[in-house]
Amino acid sequence: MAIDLGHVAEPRSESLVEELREAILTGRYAPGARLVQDDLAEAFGVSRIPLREALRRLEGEGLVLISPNRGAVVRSLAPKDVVDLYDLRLALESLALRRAAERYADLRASTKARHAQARQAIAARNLPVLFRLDRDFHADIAAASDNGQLVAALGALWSQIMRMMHAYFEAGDYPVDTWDDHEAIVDAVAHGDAERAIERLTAHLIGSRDRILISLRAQGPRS
Amino acid sequence: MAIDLGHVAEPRSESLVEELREAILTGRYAPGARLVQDDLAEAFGVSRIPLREALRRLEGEGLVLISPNRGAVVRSLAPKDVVDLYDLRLALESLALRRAAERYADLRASTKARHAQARQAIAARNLPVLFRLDRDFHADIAAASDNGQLVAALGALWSQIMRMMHAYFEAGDYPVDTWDDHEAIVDAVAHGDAERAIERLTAHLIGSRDRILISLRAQGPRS
DNA sequence: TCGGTGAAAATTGTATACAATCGTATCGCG
DNA sequence: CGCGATACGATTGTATACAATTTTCACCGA
Repeated sequence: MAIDLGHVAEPRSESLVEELREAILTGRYAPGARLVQDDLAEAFGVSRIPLREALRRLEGEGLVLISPNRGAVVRSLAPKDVVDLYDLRLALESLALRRAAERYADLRASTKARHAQARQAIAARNLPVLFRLDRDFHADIAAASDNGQLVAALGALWSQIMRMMHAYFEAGDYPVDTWDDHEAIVDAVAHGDAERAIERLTAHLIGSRDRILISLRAQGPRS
Repeated sequence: MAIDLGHVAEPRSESLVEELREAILTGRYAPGARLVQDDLAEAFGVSRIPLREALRRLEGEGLVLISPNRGAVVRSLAPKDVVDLYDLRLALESLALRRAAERYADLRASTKARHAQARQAIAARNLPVLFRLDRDFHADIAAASDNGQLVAALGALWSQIMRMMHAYFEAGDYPVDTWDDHEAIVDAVAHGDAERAIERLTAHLIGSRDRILISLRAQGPRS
């Protein structure tokens, strides 16, 4: 939680985006729930103007759906959305790996460091930290592609991905071999072996996707 | 359940987005130009509130850049951005073609119809219509993938692509073999031959990209 | 009881007004 | 003459207020 420490030059609507996104990701506002502007404005202690802009941003990220004169609702996650999203994610991250491998980008050090942190987080059952480490790892891969457009596209996808992780890992458990996969991927990239990296990534993502699908199906479909 | 998706009254901010986008694409607001809210609001005959939301949308599309307390500027297109964007676009449209080919999607009829319209537009030197036809064609391919996330991602890319086309075709001329490529692509898709479709798309996009790069370099670099 | 009708309540969309912040020219000082 | 502090203007950020639209629900007639 960001408590106002001193004077930040950041507009209120910026921090609002993060607070609202966090609230949606953690399920405080469930899929399908109506997001009434007056209520949210009061809940976050702001007027509706910055709140509307925050909602527009989240709409762009695909987290909420805004209908004219009818308001915003939290977008729900159908199993098909999960499949589609992972299909897209695999294509984007494969491209990132290919470009990173061409440059022999070496992410082994930072990955190893994160792996260590992840072990601690797993032991402490600290899911939020695990999610953040995961996201940071994949953000590093995107950055290593040296393609700004790709970084932006993957960034936009990531809030949806985070949402799926939250949706799944509330019920299940964190797969322990995640970071072994990560290390294998960056290893292949460092050796310039894009194909091997992509192969490992594919297996990694498909495994992750299927776990989410099973969990979603078990929790039952929501409107 | 409300299934009505009929014509709802469109808020002013929605049409504003399109008007502003059009103005930027056509170069009425040049790259790097400051977008002062008061001026734009008066120019479009609205208050600043809907205008701000429109700017936020365009920021999400990557057309403008908003700095806190410093306002919005039209994003400029560096040659590297062109390369990055086409790299990303190729990856996304390749995925779309692959999925469309798996389904044996048949876009030959609508493509042939558009080809005819394009011939007329070429004869009439009507660039805006040509651009729209081009965009519609690629939008159809995206839709044929039956992947909503992919459609959204490509949709977000397309305003950038349109911008490049405008930037280039002001100085140059429309490549006449464009629609031959298009027909070859949908033909391969209809036969389920994803590889051949992707091959043709790759050649198509690389040719398009290089023409834009040459034109951009000739026009000289902008801030 | 059921379905249509219309007015009130709820909610979104927009305009006006004011506060906060940034950029710049001016003034004072070395 | 150069340089930094400062006050002013320009511009963005936000709150309050009102108009427009949608939704809800009580009412009525068949």
